[in-house]
Amino acid sequence: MTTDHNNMGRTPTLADVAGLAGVSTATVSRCLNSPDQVVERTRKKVEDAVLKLGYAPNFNARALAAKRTNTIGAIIPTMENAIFARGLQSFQEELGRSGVTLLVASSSYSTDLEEEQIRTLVSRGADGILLIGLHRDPKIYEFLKRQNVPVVVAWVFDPNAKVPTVGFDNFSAMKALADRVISMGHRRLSTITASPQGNDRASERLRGIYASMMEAGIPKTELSIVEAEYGIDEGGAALEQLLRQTVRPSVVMCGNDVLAVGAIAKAQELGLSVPNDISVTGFDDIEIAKISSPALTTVHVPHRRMGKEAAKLLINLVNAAKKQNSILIETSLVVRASLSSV
Amino acid sequence: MTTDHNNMGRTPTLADVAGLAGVSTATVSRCLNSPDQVVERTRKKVEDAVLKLGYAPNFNARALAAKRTNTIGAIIPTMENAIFARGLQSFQEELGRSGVTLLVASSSYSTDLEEEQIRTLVSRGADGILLIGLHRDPKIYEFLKRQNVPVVVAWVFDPNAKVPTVGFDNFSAMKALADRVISMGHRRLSTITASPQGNDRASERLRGIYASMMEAGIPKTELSIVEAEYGIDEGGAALEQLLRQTVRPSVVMCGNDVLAVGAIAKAQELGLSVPNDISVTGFDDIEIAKISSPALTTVHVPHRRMGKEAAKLLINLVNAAKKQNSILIETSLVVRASLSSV
DNA sequence: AAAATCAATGTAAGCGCTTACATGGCGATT
DNA sequence: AATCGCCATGTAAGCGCTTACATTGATTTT
Repeated sequence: MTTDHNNMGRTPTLADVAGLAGVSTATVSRCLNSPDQVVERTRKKVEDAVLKLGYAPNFNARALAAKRTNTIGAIIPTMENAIFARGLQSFQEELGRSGVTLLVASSSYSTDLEEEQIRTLVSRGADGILLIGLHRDPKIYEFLKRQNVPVVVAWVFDPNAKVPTVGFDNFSAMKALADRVISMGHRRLSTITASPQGNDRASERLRGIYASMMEAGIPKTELSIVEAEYGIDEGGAALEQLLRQTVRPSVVMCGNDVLAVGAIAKAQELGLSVPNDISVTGFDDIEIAKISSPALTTVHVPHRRMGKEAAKLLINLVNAAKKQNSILIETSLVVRASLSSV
Repeated sequence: MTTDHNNMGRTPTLADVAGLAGVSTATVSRCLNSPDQVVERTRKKVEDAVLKLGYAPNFNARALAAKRTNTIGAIIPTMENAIFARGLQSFQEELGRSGVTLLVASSSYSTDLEEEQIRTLVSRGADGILLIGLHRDPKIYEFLKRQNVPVVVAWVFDPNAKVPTVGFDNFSAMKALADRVISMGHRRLSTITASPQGNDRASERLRGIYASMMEAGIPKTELSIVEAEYGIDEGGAALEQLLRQTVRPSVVMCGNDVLAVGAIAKAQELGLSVPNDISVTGFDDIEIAKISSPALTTVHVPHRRMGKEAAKLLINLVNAAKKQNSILIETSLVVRASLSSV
């Protein structure tokens, strides 16, 4: 017995397969990666050996040798937010079509954690990375460039950014909604938003509201702002906080549909009628917006399409390595019963 | 110039850092992994070199050499289902406390895809794996055992399974709900469920309903079953299908809260009153259950706790490598307005 | 003062794979 | 029949790290 191919204790390696099949490691490797280079009879022997040993290739060794992982990483703020989950789902589906695996990490909206996760993904040899929102330390972009890892940023659109973006114009989308709200006579405005710090989606949307107010000649002070985390209960709590202020706003514009639904529920619980006593708007247009009672006025965002486009873009970037243009995803206003004239 | 530590083109390696710092690669490695073994002055030199070069360790090389990844994998059916997202979130948080990274994949409820993902995770050197539900080809469990990768199964509880489980008793939980429904006079039952094929949560719950009916002397035929995917709209469509049948059921028991909310909305849209014309129940008790109108009768499942316990169990398994016992997570009935006596 | 001990660092052998290059065998070409 | 070319396979050099073991110099022990 010249070669040792028992599998005592150890998990089988490619060399074990080669031994059992009576071929070289190179041939086994070829069977796995480019089977057409190997003649039928040999391939069969190798496949039998693989099955018999229950062999599974060691990805780390492969990545080390081949310098390619066929893996793309994504970092989202949280998995609990349906829109990210949804966008990511189609992102993954599109990647799958190209035989690319997705690695997901969530940063809990912490820039430090995100930075750490980016380093982790790069360490793991991600061929490309999807990030949400542009706002982060420029050093990170430098690091990524130095490491030669292409990046796509989603959920925002900015053709002038240093990296390609796939998303919508948060400023304009929110401004359009605010324009509508104001055109319906609302003057005492309020918003429940995620903390705009380090979150360019949130800050852009806030800017959108202010811009609309300015055009209508409404002073900035007429907008009350409450920050809230993501969640139905959080939306309700934020609404209570808003109502504790002296002047009750006539409308509350929420950063997303989930907050909005929570605000509506809390308002009703407090004996207020929506939209008669107070109007409420959301953002995203997830299913819950339709079945809320009253149904939610919101901004429709095609998350699935965004995920898909981001995947295509990133794959192009990884394969072609040449610059790609940002892609604008159009949003639209969806006016439903939760918003009424004042 | 004896050592070469320019960074032209290539991404910097540990050897580059060693060159720049004027130490051996072993010392650099120690600085990174067990800094207390290195004297202050040397460490400083190395850290400077790391910063200057923008060095990031190659995870794959590290895993290959160290035979350990500090990574745990999880495969969930879909990220779009809030309960998995939520359970996974606390799973991840708990892992983080032990310095372990989480790798997530989603199988879209396909057993084939899941099998592939399991192989991928093993290939990547996951130190342990979290799976949802017990039902899968025994070969997979064999494979995992052979590869020496510990597994924990969540969302079900079965102390007799070959692998430790962390979850609740789907049969009993659903039976308790059905008992209550039947005790309130319902006889013409119906359910909207995920396909029970290859999904032991769904099939166990179905069994629970049947068991309750049997005890009450209600023939099996009194239960109409409609299968539906996850989603509000899907719940609505399933309800329509249910109503097309000759005898209208007095209650529809849904596999989860999302389906239930969809069913309620559709019923109301069709001019039926819930619960006067038809009662509806859910499962999971996510926030939406509370704010639904009418509020949803459902089964409360502590998903967060489940995720956390699963993480602890898996970490123990990875570190101690000795058998661990399954953990039972208790559920409870939450009766709200969507269920009334007949 | 020589010997023993110890902490800090260096040396070098892999980890399991891929792949450029070398080799050998066989049919086609002349 | 000698030559060429090509295809299937083998040989072996890394990929970037970790770590057992060896080495060094300083400190303590006798």
